[in-house]
Amino acid sequence: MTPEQQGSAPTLEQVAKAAGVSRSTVSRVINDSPKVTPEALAAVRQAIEELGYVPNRAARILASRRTQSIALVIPENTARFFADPYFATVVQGIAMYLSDTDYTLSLLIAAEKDGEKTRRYLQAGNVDGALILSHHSDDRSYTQLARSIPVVFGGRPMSQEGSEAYYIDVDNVEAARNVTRRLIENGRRRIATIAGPADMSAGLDRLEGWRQALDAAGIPTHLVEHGDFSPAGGEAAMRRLLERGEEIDGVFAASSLMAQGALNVLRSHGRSVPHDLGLVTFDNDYAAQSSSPPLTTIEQPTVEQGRRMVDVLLHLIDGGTVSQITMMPTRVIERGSE
Amino acid sequence: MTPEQQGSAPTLEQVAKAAGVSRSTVSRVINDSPKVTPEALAAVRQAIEELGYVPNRAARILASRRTQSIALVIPENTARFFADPYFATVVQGIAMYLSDTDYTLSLLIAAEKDGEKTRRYLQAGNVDGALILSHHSDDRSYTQLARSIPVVFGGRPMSQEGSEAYYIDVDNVEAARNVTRRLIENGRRRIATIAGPADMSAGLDRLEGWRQALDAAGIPTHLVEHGDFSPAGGEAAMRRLLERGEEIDGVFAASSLMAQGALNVLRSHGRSVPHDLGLVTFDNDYAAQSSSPPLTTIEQPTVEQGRRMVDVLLHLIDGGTVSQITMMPTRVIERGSE
DNA sequence: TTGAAAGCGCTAACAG
DNA sequence: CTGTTAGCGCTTTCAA
Repeated sequence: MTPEQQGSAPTLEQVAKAAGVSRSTVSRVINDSPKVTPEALAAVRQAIEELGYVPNRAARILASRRTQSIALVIPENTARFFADPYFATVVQGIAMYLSDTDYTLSLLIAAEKDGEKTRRYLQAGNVDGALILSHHSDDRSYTQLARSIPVVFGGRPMSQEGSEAYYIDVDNVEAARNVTRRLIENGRRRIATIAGPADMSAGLDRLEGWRQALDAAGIPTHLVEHGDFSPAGGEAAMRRLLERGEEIDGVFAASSLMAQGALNVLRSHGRSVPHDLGLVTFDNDYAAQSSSPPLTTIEQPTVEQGRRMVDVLLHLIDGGTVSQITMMPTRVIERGSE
Repeated sequence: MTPEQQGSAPTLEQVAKAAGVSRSTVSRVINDSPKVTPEALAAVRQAIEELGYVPNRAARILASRRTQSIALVIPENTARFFADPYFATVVQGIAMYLSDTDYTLSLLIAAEKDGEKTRRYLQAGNVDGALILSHHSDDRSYTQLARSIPVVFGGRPMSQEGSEAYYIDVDNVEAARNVTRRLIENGRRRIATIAGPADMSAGLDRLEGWRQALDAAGIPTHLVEHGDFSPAGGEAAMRRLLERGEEIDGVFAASSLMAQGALNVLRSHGRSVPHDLGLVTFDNDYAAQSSSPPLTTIEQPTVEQGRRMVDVLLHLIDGGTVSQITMMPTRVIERGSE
């Protein structure tokens, strides 16, 4: 045990001394520079090993001007965010992919009141890039942020500047149209939708898909109630739909969580699916798979979406060229609930 | 618009110049030092405001040897982790509390293969402290880590060294005993349990609580099957329980997610709750509230648990004295499913 | 109370 | 391929 091993962490300088080389050489080894002789390399590696040396992150960042860390910005309502299997799995994709790299993930909660604080932090060069998830129409500040640092969105951003944004998404319009069509093919003619928030692109697009499917079949499209993608929101929307007193024989709920809420309300009203009315939804999570009845739904590659977000961001950080829009495939999962 | 505003972020030096003071004084203002005259303070504040100055994190860390960031270590299986409302809400508590402080949250995925990598990162002084969640019996390395930096566990750690660990928990034994007792009070006499993993304290403790309740009533305790706290795990366990061919009139599922899986299996076997058998569980999440039937369960303050974890950790970092064990209250929520 | 000066541990030209 | 030399932007004694 060398004396240096005591106390605090060993420095690069100590490694250099132990290996009998200069600090630069140690630095080169750490950074995988090819310009190091095998002997020097071996000596340094051994010294590093023996001393249990780990580079000081802050010093590296300061000297190199690269933070090797990226931010994951999520909305203030962390509760609902993580409670949604969709976001949970996207985050999983992000985290897993990142753990294979040297990048570190910083979780940033965007307080609605002062998004200012968040934006400043990001602009101050504390991260190499940012991932924005579940943004509403007030995502303007983030699309602008993209001028300072690389930014990748999960889902198409709403604001105008979004036309220059990089994002990963699925074709929500097409997917919603496809799954709604199942209801129609099954003879449903009075079809409602529990739409997502009107200030989120996924909400709007799925609503549009539903509308397109109905229009194509000459079915009226006035049976719309919005929810917030949560079970409670789905319950409330379904209740409002029933209170309208109109006949309804089919419902497209824009998220599996909302479908669960709707299912509960229907059940308590003694209306059975798919006997009395058809119910289809979006997201192939556990709830959709095992509710009774299991729900016909849209499957989207959520984990993969997270992976791709990171992928695009890292390319951007490296100054590479990537396509602005990455569309992931979806497919209808038939379960007979329509 | 001053020329400095162009290009990259302003530095402390620029603020000093603009305010007509030295860098030291600016630094003092940033760090809330009391030794600054009101005039100097005002001048600096204004300069900071005008320039939109944000301190460079890396430089601060390097100079002060405090990282102002803490790590949240979660298990490799990020998918299941976030899919569980329990963890999701604990993380919420952590994130929300932290966003009120100057600390930054780093998400660390503990690869099971080389937890070595994770541990080194933590020991290299990259964070001021760590929060460990959902650890199995192999949490030895983390309890040892506590010798190098402050560490707080969510849930009692399993390993021996755990006796010196700081942790936030609920009395799982008592809670499980209480909810199981409802089954007994309702006349159930052949009571099974879908227990959690045998390498997690929450799994073992809840099993023990179930056992105590049964022992007290003179009911045999051989009807045990383990799950992994997930819906799929609950399904499999319930299936194994039924395959035993023994009569069962009550089940305590150690997590709400497992209860949902069990409910699905029971339903497909034509056995109704609570008519044919009683079912009680743990966690008062949406699933437990709105499954059919809604489930009698244990409510625990999850968000608050996250908050307290951070609270204890920050106290530890500040060198303060905190009690090692923080127990949070639980209560039984009656819903008639027993 | 304030400023000057000396680093924190590392990277990045540059010359050799 | 290697070592020397300057900093990166901030904190922190120490004098003044």
